[in-house]
Amino acid sequence: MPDPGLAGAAEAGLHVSALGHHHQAAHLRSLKSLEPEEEVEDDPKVTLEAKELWDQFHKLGTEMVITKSGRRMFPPFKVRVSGLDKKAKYILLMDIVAADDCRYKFHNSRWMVAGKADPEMPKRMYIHPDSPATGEQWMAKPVAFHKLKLTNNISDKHGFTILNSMHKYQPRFHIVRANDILKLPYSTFRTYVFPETDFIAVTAYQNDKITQLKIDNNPFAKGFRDTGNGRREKRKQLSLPSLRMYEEPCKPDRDGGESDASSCEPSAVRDALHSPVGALPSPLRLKGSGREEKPGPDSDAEVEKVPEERPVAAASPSAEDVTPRSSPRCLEERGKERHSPEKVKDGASPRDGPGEGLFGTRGLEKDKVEGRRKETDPAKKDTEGGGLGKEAFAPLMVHTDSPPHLSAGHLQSLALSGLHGQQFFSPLGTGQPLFIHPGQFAMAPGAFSAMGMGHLLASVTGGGSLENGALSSAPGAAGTATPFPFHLSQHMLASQGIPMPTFGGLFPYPYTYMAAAAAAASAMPASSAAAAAGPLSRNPFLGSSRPRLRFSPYQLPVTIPPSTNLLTTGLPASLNPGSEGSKAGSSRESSPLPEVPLHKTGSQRPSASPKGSLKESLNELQNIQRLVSGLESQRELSPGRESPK
DNA sequence: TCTCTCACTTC
DNA sequence: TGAAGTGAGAG
Repeated sequence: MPDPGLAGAAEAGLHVSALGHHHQAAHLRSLKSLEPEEEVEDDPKVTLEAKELWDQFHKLGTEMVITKSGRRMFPPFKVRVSGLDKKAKYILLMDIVAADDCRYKFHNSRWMVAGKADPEMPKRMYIHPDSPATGEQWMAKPVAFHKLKLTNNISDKHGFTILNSMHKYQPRFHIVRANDILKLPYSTFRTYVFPETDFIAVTAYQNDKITQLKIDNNPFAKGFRDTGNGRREKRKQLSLPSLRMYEEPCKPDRDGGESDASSCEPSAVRDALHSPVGALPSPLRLKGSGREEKPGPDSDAEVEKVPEERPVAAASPSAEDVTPRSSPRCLEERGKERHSPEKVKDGASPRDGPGEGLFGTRGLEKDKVEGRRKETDPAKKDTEGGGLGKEAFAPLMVHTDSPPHLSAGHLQSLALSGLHGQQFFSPLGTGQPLFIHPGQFAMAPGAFSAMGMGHLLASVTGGGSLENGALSSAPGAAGTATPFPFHLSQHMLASQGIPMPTFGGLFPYPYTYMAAAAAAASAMPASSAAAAAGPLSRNPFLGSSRPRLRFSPYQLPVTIPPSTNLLTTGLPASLNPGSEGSKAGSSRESSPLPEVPLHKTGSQRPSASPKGSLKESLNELQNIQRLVSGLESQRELSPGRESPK
């Protein structure tokens, strides 16, 4: 692939033009100049480190504690990357998206679906602190995201990833060939999902086995180990029995010595390649079975290895696993445990997988828009489509340039998705995550602005940076549904404007997408989008919020449950659903960056049913448009707003 | 369920 | 030495 970035830009440009913006050419030019290279082709391969450890947790149903002050993930999310162009610069990111739209409860020693998911918090994209760095640097050693912290504090200002307790999430890893974070929006994202890393966020451990596994493997929890002393003693006794169960699995690894931890950990860090688990198939998640049942045995003993990376295409079973989670599955899960395989497969998987997840869902129309994107199509986006996508994906990566969202389908999704906005955090260098300012991205978007949305955005954002980027998409998106504003998707970075699907994207494998394109696309859908956008801006929300976002790289998968707030958010009035929105918003706002986009809105979750949602979405959009129209005129009048430029 | 404090560990 | 990360356990 020649330059994805450029391509993306180009696309964007196209869209823009379509929109009628003039800037695009200039943008393109500038982009080109920016773009470094010319790049040598690359074919990134990503393997999860400490896969065995992850598999052990996965079998039991991984739980990650979330606290107000932020808690790290354990096992730590660490990957080894190869196949990059040594000289080219890359930005590595990670985000955590909802695996489905269900809420869980740990009952009778197992995780069961307990209803619809709560509204999603705005998602934040965590940019690895070392980004951007050359391919050679990234490939030199495993890339760890251990500094990423999870929190349930919707007002978090530290840039931590905000999650809902008792909800299932899927971490995703993204590789973007770009020498500057500002270029993210126009760049192609290659996304990798490791099904074994999904987990349920909890404020307190539910499964003793998980607790024990953590204690046995996390160095900081040594004090609770049996050998150790301390409080643990009590527990020990209690737990011992159970412990053993898990222990067994673990032990192999860790044991050794002392600490287990060491053993395990290290492993984690390092190799991980194989997985014991037989996982492949499915451990599946929590849901069912896992945990208890088998603790030990399976695990290690058998271990199989799973393919490490699973490119989407792979479709392998593993992939499936991943997907499954998606919303659709909730129901299924409920009852049972999951076994996964099935689900995966087909329908689900494919779509879920890459396709939909990211792109999938909504994209159809957009596709058109995008037109070019090649890969995308395949994916197809519909959500429902379910199956389709898969094939397309098959290949591993999908490039999507654009996000499908925009299209009508998008709309829906957008709307829905819009809720979440995503922010980028990057630790840039420091290790701490930063937010990227939306503004930064903005530019690129000139296109965006072109779209006209700009001012809207601006208004919305309030100056936020994001706007820009956002805008772009925003335009349409933004407008629209309120949701959009935020982003279009849920997750976009606000700044970047890259949204992520809530659930979504679980593709197991890598897929790529061009943000820019997406943006453009989003815009494009134009009509619909536009309409939407308009509205958005108007939304009260918008105004306040800041919405921004724009396109996203991913598609949203989702379906949103109608009930969810999203919808509400989506609605004009609703906009705010208070809850979420507010929360989110707050959080973001609070966020370091002023900008904060916040978005949040809603959740995102996409509604559950795409289809239904569509209609609804459309209706909403229309309504919104109307509203917006009115608002807009007002806004225009009003001096205050800044215009984006 | 969630929050907070505590004892303990790593770095 | 102290900051930071852990799960326990009480509330």
